[in-house]
Amino acid sequence: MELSERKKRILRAIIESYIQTAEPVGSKAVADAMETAFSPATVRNEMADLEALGLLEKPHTSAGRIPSPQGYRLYVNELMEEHRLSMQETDRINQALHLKMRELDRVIDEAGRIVSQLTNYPAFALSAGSERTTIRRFDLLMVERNAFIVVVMTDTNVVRNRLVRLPSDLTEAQLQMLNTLLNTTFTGLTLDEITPELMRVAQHAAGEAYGLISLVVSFAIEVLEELEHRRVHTAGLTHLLEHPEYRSLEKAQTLMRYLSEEGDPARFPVPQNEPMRILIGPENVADALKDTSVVIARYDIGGGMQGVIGVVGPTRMDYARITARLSYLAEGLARLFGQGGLPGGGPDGGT
Amino acid sequence: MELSERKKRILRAIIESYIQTAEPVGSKAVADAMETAFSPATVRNEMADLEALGLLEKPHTSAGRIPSPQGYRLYVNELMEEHRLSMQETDRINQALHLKMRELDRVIDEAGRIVSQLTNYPAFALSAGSERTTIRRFDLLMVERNAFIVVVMTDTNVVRNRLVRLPSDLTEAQLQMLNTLLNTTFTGLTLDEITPELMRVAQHAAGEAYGLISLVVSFAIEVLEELEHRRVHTAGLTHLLEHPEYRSLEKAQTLMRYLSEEGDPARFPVPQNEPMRILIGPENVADALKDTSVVIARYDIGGGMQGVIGVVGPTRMDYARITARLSYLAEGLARLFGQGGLPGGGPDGGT
DNA sequence: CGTTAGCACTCTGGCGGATGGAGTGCTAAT
DNA sequence: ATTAGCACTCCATCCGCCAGAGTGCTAACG
Repeated sequence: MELSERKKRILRAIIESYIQTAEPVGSKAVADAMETAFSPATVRNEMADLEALGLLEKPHTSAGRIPSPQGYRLYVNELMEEHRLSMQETDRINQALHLKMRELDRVIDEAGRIVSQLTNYPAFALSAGSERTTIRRFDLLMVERNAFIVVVMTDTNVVRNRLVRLPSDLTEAQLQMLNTLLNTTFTGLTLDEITPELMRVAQHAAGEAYGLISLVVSFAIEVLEELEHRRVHTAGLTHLLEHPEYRSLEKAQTLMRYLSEEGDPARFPVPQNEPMRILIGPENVADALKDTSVVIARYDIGGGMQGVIGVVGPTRMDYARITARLSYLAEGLARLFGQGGLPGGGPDGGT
Repeated sequence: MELSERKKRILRAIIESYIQTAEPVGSKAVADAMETAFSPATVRNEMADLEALGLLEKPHTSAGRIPSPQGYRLYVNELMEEHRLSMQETDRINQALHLKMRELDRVIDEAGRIVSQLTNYPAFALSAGSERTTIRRFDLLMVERNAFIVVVMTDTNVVRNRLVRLPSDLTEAQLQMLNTLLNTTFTGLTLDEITPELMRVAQHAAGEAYGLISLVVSFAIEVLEELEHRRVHTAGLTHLLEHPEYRSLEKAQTLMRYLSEEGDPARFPVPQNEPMRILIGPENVADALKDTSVVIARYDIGGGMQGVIGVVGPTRMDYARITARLSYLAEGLARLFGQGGLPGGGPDGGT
């Protein structure tokens, strides 16, 4: 069914007031707030209707109304106006994005922190794991007679390195040999294609440098494992305490614990069709989030990989502001990492 | 002045009870808890003395006593017994240390998390910044015609890399030339010795590849800056809420904010003479920590660098347990990073 | 018929006073 | 030197009360 224009305006006024104050709003307040004046009594009638429709709730007989989850849902879907970002805010985001650290993990971490600062809610960010990654090339760099650097680059253009020290000395020629051996044997393989047999064969071929093979390959394996591993970064948990709905300590504590515990990143579902998804209260699967809202934005990195950032807060959260900031940041991240997939300055997993 | 043996035992009993329960302890409780029986009245007399000495306090006329900061100080200095770690705990720490990620920053981060889990208090960890670091060598690795990897190694054996993509193509010979140019010009220089003039000279020498010089050098600068930058990692803030002294929300909030805000790492002073330092309540400089205790452990990495990990909690914290865990972990970290400075498997800043 | 004023009703949150319990300090006895 | 006894103090809790805010209903109004 379709709501009357007036009902919509009243609902919107109620929700926006409640978002600001976190207090139930009464008929008088609504009547005052609206441009076209109606008496509180009229508003009361409308509010009774809205309650009957399940869009509003009463905490008790004689308090004002508060929006129900469905009320928020309607608000988000139809009533909410896109929020404009101020120059200051865009500047802040841009600046943060162009921060010198361009490492994947740190940027993700940092992104979470920025969202959190910008929205005053706790934020989370997932690194996007990719399962079918392979090593594209190995490089071994001699540093001293008994030390060299392994540089490994994946097909997703992530570059990692490690310094290896040896008990015994090594010649440049040996290193060279090792290098080509690694590049012919272990490139283009996914994690589970690197079998113990393969290792044995390679070790055999390596002659007296056989021990080094396992050193280098196990490093490569570490890298692949790390890239496969998705991790949840959370930031700004403290903001939770600023909101009256978490003054009860208990609530704050359970939610904080839920957010900060390492866990299945899948509990924050990646929005599939649209770039952004809003989960209001009971729409969340996890019990700990049942009276909490989550806003999740997806950003596409090159190579079919996706990243996710999001915000967690009370159902009474300022959806308009948050979605604006989040989508802007997501775009920025996509641009930063992606830049169209492979070309130009792309994802360097470096350092 | 020296306390009588009995006074010491009473003080200790009070402190340990208070550490457990967070409630003022009365004469009866103390009398019951002590092996050698005394009547509550006797204990009361002693307690009055201890209060006169400034070691105990009364929240109000008719509550039990609670330890004063000086009381804790005495306890920490003289009364406290070293706590033994259980096998489980050492295992847990060892396991965490041998975790595959051996990157400096991550290990530090992880270390904080472990301390926090182990102690149930918020923990912090500082990365040890070193100011006089220089680049020891550059390596440029050709990946494609228009892309190469820069690998940079510092004199502290940290290795970093970045993938660079170019708008135009590049020959192997050019890269070679660039490589030697970089190694002759920019190695062995600290951050402020890399002057714009030097850059200009090098760019001139580079001929048509002049643009690449600044690309690579600015990366090197980033690396040096990053190593100079000390950062505070905090973990387990949530644990604060578990302790009754932070049920007042306000306290919790200010402290949490203080801990989570990026700030001068100097606010956690590095213990100089001894490996561990305990700051009790008012002994802290920062106002936000005035009724909070901080336990800080230092661990020495090779090359004169030091790391710091620590724990923050109410003055009533379990110093014995915490110091035990912290010092064990600090030793582990020292071993992990240091291993005597340069030799064998040493610090790889890598990946 | 939609809108509004008026009014009785309900529920909460805050305030004040009374009560009981816990613990102290003092005194006197052992 | 230690202890039992006792009067005293202070806090935490509970209870009842009241004001305020907001509702829903009814009746009047345009």
